[in-house]
Amino acid sequence: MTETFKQQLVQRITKNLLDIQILRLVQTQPLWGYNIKKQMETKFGITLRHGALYPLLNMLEQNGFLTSERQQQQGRTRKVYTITQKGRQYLEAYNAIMKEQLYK
Amino acid sequence: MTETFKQQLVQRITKNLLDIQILRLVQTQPLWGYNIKKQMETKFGITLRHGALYPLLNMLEQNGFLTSERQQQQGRTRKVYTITQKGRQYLEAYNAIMKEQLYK
DNA sequence: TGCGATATGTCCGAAAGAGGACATATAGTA
DNA sequence: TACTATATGTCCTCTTTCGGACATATCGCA
Repeated sequence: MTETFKQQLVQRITKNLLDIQILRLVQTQPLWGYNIKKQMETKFGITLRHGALYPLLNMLEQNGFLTSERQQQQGRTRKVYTITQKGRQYLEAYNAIMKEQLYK
Repeated sequence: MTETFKQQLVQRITKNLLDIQILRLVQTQPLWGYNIKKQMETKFGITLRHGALYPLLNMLEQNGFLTSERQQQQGRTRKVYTITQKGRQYLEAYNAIMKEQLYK
């Protein structure tokens, strides 16, 4: 039962706090949209619509949480995102809340 | 900056995971809707619409996360909610995710 | 050459959610 | 007696979000 709840909750959190989950992934290493989508599927079993993901990534860059750089990879263009200082601060705030939720 | 982010995030989390924050409050002691509303204001600085809160509480009871009992208090009727086993399991699942978010 | 995978983007109708009004009842206080 | 606080509930409109389609381009493989 708790396992089912967990999977349910992971989906809710990913849906509602998707920007944070993206920042968490990009924090470890620079990533591009398609890769993020694939990692979400393999790591969390969650299918992201690319029609939702790409506009969100652009928004996160516009708001200064990410920066991007276009890279050519075998003819295909990747838009590789790196987390900014502001993005890291946002994650720090998130982690602080997580701690409070656990130990208060 | 991080402080502003934190307040922003608390509001987002409360909005999107309101049922969980309610379960967290009721877990410590049985509570009624109006009291939950007041505690959210004083503890987290968040104003809940009662037009959103009461239907949610009824939904949580319907789905077996809470049980309620009507109590008379100086002529006024309070609907006091208690968390169920299922409600506790849901919170356990939530806490498990919080831990993973912090330490993975 | 046609298909699936990689890669990024927009757009629109439907469904869900938010905000605020309407509704009712009691207690206490000015 | 009128107003504020306590207490719970519904309803309707507006806004936001969601799911899926449309769009384009390259690469590798059968």
